[in-house]
Amino acid sequence: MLMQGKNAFTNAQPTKHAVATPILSSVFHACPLETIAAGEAICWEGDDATHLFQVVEGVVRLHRIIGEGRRVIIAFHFAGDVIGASLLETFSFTAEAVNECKIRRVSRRSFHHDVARCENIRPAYIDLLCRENAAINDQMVLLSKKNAEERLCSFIVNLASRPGTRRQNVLRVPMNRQDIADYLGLTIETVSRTITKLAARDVVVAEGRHDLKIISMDKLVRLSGGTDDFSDKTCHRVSLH
Amino acid sequence: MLMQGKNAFTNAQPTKHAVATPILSSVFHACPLETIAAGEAICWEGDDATHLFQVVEGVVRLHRIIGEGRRVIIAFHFAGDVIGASLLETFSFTAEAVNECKIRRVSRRSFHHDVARCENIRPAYIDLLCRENAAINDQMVLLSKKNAEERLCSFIVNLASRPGTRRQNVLRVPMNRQDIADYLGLTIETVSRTITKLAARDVVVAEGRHDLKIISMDKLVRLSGGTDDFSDKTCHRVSLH
DNA sequence: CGCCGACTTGAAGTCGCTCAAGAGCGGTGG
DNA sequence: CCACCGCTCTTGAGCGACTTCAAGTCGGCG
Repeated sequence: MLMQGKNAFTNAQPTKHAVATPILSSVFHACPLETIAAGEAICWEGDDATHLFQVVEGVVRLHRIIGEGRRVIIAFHFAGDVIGASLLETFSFTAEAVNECKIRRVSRRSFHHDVARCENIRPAYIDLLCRENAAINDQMVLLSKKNAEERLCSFIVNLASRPGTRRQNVLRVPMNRQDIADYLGLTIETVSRTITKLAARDVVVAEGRHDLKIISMDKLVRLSGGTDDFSDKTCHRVSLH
Repeated sequence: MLMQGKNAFTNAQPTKHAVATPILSSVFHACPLETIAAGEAICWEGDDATHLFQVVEGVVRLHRIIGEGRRVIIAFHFAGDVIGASLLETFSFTAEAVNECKIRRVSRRSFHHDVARCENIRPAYIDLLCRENAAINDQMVLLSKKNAEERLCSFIVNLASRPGTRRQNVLRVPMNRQDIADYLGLTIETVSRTITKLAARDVVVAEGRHDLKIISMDKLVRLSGGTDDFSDKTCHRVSLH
């Protein structure tokens, strides 16, 4: 089995986030720090992608609106993450601060100039693009074939694997229920109900709106249903019919 | 309104696929052509990603297996497309030929060597990564908030926008119903039923297993429900509560 | 012709959604 | 300090879209 130690918590997931960003940070370093109030937008879907941003503090959500009132959250970005790395001409999302954020911005031109010029930034940039890609793919699998419980557990495991989101057994969840719902392709009611069910089964317990006490990381991982923990090989190299 | 001309067909979508691949093709050009039989695998999920592939002819499906029997098709790749561009260490998918394919392969090492060396290949590679990213994001939105009909219409519009998939009004659909279902996050029955409904409403008519006569591209686009046609602005720059 | 796999169609079941009401929490002001 | 309000979150009941299970049909190939 996998991670059944006392504090399975510490290695919830092999850190797959933001590995290359320290190097990329150098691109942003000279830029002034901007403060974004909770709920405020950083950029708008459809606008020219003239800048890239780096989250220094806080959490940012990237979303799109389709049809009337249907919002999809593409991703959450945390301290260290770069926003807009994979864009071509226009922003394909609106970015908003989930809570108060500090960010830096660089122009796309100077960013690509740095990428072209610096031998060590380029691979970090490519690495970032690949990781972003992998993350969206995982999310796609989640949306494609997982039920509400698996989605929520995956989300929590993922969140817990980020540095600085937990104090001992208590996971800080900066986003509200609606954000989680729109990220997981569920409704707010289903998110709420599922959390309640997980509490009844001694997996996690909500403590206020923005904290989750994690009772059993083992159960969480088990309930998150495959993929993105690629440690325990099942049905590997098995073609379907 | 958008594209209501006689042959809306010709501009179904601003070609967003495989724009940079001609340049990337040079990397593969020296490699021998391999023939893959329909259904045969090209690489396996979990294996070391030692090679990249370019599809020269035919269609390839990329999939993952999660849990027991749940298959998710990540993407389809067509002539000109590169497989494995965004991988880091291991294949995150199994690639199989949908129909008989011709492919070329290069080692990851020599690929990255070329990327590092050639000034004109690097931007093409980055461009490819970004486009791949955008495509998965669209797919994520589809899986997150679209119903069966919208999914199918999006899929058909997308397919029709690829070069060489249609002869006049008849769209060639190389993949079978199960492939489509696993790509759209539906069951084979729902796909079948939805096609039948679209036929009843004079949108598309199935002609055999692998051909779709498109009656009205207008309706298709309209039914595909937002995003990926970003021409008609609605609820743009409108924050949700 | 008969068989097999892929596809279609039908009927029942289920998970998550919708609509609606109630509970908890934080802030403001009397 | 408590009353009140607004907002977020929770809980409940009914419904609907898609799934599941089970036949039935189509079409290609020996």
